[in-house]
Amino acid sequence: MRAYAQQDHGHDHHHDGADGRHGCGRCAESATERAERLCQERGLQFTPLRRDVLAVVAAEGRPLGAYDIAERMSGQGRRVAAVSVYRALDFLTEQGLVHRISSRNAFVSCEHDHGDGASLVFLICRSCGGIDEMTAPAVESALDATLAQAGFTPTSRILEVEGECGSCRERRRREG
Amino acid sequence: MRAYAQQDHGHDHHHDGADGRHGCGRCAESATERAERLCQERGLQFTPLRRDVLAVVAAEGRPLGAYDIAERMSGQGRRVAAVSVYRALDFLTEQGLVHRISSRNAFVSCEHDHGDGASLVFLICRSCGGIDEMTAPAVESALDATLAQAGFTPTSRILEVEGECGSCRERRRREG
DNA sequence: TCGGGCCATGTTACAGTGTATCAGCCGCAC
DNA sequence: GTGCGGCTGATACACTGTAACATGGCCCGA
Ligand SMILES: [Zn+2]
Ligand SMILES: [Zn+2]
Ligand SMILES: [Zn+2]
Ligand SMILES: [Zn+2]
Repeated sequence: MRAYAQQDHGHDHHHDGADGRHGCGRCAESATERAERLCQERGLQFTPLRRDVLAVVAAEGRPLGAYDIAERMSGQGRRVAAVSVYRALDFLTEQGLVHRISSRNAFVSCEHDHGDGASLVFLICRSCGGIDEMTAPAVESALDATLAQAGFTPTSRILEVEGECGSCRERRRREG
Repeated sequence: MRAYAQQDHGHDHHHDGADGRHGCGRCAESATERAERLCQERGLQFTPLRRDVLAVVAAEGRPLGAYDIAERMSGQGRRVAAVSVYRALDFLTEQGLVHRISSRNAFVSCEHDHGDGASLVFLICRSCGGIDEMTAPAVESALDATLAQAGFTPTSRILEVEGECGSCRERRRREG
């Protein structure tokens, strides 16, 4: 996993899982810190609820259902209803901080800078449940050409691939 | 719409909607007739329930939810539960007679002959709700190359595009 | 012929996913 | 202050999908 193909500043983003931080100096910024900065730049409110939802999703590193998120956020006298999570997810999705995975009815955090139009490919591992996203310009151009030929004007694209990620394949090979 | 790119016998399949028949002589066969033939060839049961579910979906020509199908099949003393529809849809999907549209939680009939491995692109029109499927070899090869480079072994692919189909675009252009 | 396995279906209950609606709160502009 | 818009809480509900169990038909071996 972790094979993002289009970098903002020229190196792979090896997100290191639960800590929610990148491994390099330039972007030594947690997912929530980055989100707060972006919302400030856009004049939007990065409320505690939205921050916590994003933190939970970012810490998980794999697709998480809205009810799972609510459950993780509840406890110790706090009870977060799923409907609140959905509203926060709507916001985060619109801001590009979270992606929805249609085939899983789940959400995954995103720390990349890709515009609205970018067509992303999601790689979902059946073995470890991990997910990775990548931009694939060759796929995108081939798809756009095909759509144009069919007279179809696209507004959004969903590309989700299930299979086995490199790590799991390697591990399975070693362990037989 | 109706821009299927890989024909079984060399011409576009302009499915003519509710009658469920193709427009040419060679394949003057309804969706249910074809399904019955295929099931017979494969030694499987094409039961009345499965036939009716397929007929409903084929007649609609656009993605239909399981509960919608159940509703259309009920009435006049007959009551079809959604769970029965789901079981029939499982069968039809496995046999390639129906496709599931992840982004809509809906199902659409298919009268094409594409193997299991084919990665299909679904074109869903936001305006008329119609759907079309096509094989796009260029997209498929570009995607496979990208996946191979990422060390990912795919088992299934989902490609669903939302937008405006050619007919709707043309109509909108004419009517302003 | 009888029994048993297999398959398809019916039926009920339930889990999971997502939305509608109303109410309260808060910050801000007028 | 008063209103207005955005955020959240809370309840109810609609929609989607599955588990579990029972029934009936069919084939097949005992
Ligand atoms: Zn992203
Ligand atoms: Zn894996
Ligand atoms: Zn098809
Ligand atoms: Zn259309």
